[in-house]
Amino acid sequence: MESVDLNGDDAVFTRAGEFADRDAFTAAGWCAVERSLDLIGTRSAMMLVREAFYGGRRFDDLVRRTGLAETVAAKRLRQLVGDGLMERRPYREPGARTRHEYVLTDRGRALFPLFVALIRWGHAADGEQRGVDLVHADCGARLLPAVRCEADHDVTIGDTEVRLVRELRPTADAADPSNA
Amino acid sequence: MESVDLNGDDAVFTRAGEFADRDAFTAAGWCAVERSLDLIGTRSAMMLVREAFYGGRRFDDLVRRTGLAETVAAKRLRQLVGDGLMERRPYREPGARTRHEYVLTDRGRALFPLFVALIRWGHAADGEQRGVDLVHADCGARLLPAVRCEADHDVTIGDTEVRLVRELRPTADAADPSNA
DNA sequence: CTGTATCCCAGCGGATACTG
DNA sequence: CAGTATCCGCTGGGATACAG
Repeated sequence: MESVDLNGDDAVFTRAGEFADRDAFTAAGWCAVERSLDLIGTRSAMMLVREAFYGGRRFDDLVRRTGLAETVAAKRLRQLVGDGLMERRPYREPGARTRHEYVLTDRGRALFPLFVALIRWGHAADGEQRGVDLVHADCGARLLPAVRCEADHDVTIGDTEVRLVRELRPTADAADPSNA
Repeated sequence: MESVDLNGDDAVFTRAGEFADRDAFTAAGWCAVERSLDLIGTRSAMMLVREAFYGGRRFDDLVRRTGLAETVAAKRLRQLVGDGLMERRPYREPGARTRHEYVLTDRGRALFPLFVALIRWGHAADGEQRGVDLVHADCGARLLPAVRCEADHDVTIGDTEVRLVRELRPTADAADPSNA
């Protein structure tokens, strides 16, 4: 009943939505979604990241704007810093004593598409345009989350295949976009 | 000092990352991110949605593949159905008695970009390509989350502006001048 | 096979009080 | 202003047993 060869180096492809052999893979390796959820799967984490995208830096601001309790915010910020999503660094204002500010690292900023997807989906969900929204500065049009492939094609769910990779050793140019 | 006019019909724009007047808006309307998190902010919800994208439909499969306890899965599925993200519908196989299957609604399928963002970010996080991945069926290239505007331009964080929309409907209780 | 009914625990998140 | 220290409730999630 080994329909997926987990010992080979070849990847196995299946059309998304018809992923019949998923079971054979459940044990072999976990889906990266779970890894993501370990880091930003809590409400407080996402709220803090959101405020960071809005430009919040000081502890006080982050607490007030998220509506979180200080203790929760402190704990979560510690976790975010520890996980490398945010950086806590000294911050000197002329005439004031040294403070600390929280800023997104590159890894944290890489959550931007997820942030956009989250806010857009939420807006679509209740049909309102009330509150905060994101727009393109140059043209004023609203931001939309999109899915694309490394060869720059737009991709829909129907165009998506699931790839089962045992392990990827020779990664040299795997992420090289120049070979279309 | 009322730097954001919550009584006007005009939207207010601020460069993302320099959203200084966020406070004036915190009370006026909430960010749609919170709405999203109400619906899919739990680990179990996202895991079930993920498996639905992979094609899982029967209760048994969803439970096994997510690793959730049946009781948790049942409760969460009930919520997802109630919120309109999934649909529970009768399912008859030739020769078998009627079952039920869970399938994503349009609203649930609209989570596709978020799903891609989540899985890609998780992969980038631990640098591995092991496990399940998503590729474009036509060309085999991996899927990437992207951000675009309605006018079809690619947008980065630096190109993003925050728009503060009061409400599309005349309401009286919007502003509170007491925020210094 | 598809759940429900209990009971249980851990962790998230909040309230209050207290420090540098 | 930027946290820490406690204490506490709620709910997410799991285990086990049972039902349609």
